[in-house]
Amino acid sequence: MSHVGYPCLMALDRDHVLRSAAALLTRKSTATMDEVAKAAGISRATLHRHFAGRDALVRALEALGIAECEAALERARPEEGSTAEAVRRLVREIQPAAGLLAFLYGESQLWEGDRQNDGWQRLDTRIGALFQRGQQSGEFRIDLTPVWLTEALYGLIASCAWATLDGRVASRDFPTMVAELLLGGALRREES
Amino acid sequence: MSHVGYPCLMALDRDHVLRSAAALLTRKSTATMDEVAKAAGISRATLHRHFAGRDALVRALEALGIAECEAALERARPEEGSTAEAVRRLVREIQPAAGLLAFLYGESQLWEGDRQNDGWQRLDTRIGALFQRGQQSGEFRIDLTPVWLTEALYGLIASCAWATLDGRVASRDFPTMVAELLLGGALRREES
DNA sequence: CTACGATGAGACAAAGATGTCTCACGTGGG
DNA sequence: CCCACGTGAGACATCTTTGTCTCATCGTAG
Repeated sequence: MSHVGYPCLMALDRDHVLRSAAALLTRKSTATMDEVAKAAGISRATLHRHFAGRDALVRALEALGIAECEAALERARPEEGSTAEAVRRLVREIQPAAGLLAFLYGESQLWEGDRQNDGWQRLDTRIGALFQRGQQSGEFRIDLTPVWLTEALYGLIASCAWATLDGRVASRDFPTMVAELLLGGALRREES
Repeated sequence: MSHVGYPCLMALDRDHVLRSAAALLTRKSTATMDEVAKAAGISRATLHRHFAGRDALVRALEALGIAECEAALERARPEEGSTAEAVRRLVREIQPAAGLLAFLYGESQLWEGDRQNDGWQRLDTRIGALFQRGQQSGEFRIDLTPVWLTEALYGLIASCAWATLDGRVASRDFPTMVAELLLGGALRREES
């Protein structure tokens, strides 16, 4: 009856399970706990030993997604250099987490409740500040609000993630497609 | 035992039920058949008399969404005038269906199966042709593929629909936010 | 070797959604 | 008037997923 401390190996496995679940749920967001377990190469019982239930699993994935976004934001150094370059760096750094983001983006469970993770608001604030910096420096237009630009960034990341999974967009083109559309739009620039 | 032809009133109600379901599922994509019925002001039994099951309901909503998109495309006259103006018209015409589109966009059930509605491909083709026309006329840049631009249009429409429901974007700004970001991007134009 | 802990397999009940059925009511037309 | 039809309410079985449990097995540290 000495179930006190955490087992030694579970901490390592947990991350692996989380990654597997992210990869599977990105492709099939309605996957069963049994399917998640099989995808991770473990049994459903062990999966439940890691995560109390499906809700806990989704919450853990949410925390992982937030953490990866924040890490990407750190690496992108949004305060440095031109804002456009900062956006390009951010998109490049966030690509590995795009699939997970796309899954979370479509998981209405996370948004309907009144108690939603503060991490999203922290991210919104920081990304919104990036766009605001671009506006204040005169680099970005001011008729599109930072809030909408942030939302559009998420949307484009999710869209491109889906398109990549379907093979409609090459994985190597992801950073260009997202960043250049967000920054420059479809219209051709007169000045080269 | 003369259950042959369609009843006289059901055809009228069916459209109303469909609209109610679209409005509800836009807000709560996991709504129960019972909730859908209540939202339409009918009983679950009657709902089942209209749509054999949840799957049939979603398929009907899909058909409705496709039809509304095609109607919007007709009204937008994508062949006329500048391509940019055509895109603006398309976004404006498609706004009333944006919520439904956002719901369908997140309904993975529609995309995972091997047998998906041809209507989407027809729409993709026509919208893709619009962007291609812009590229050929020199109006649009050529480093973003029409396929990606089409995907981005869907993504931005869905994103803005969610943002509108959450109150982060005003409904009246929808056409501007979506079209101007898609066309011009976040960067400020040098030439006024 | 031995014991402990983690695991896999499976049984089990509970919960929720769904699909089907019956029955009573009410309304409108013949 | 009366009957047919659409409807609402609800009962019912079914199915799926989930959460919990037990038990046998296996690897490994002591």
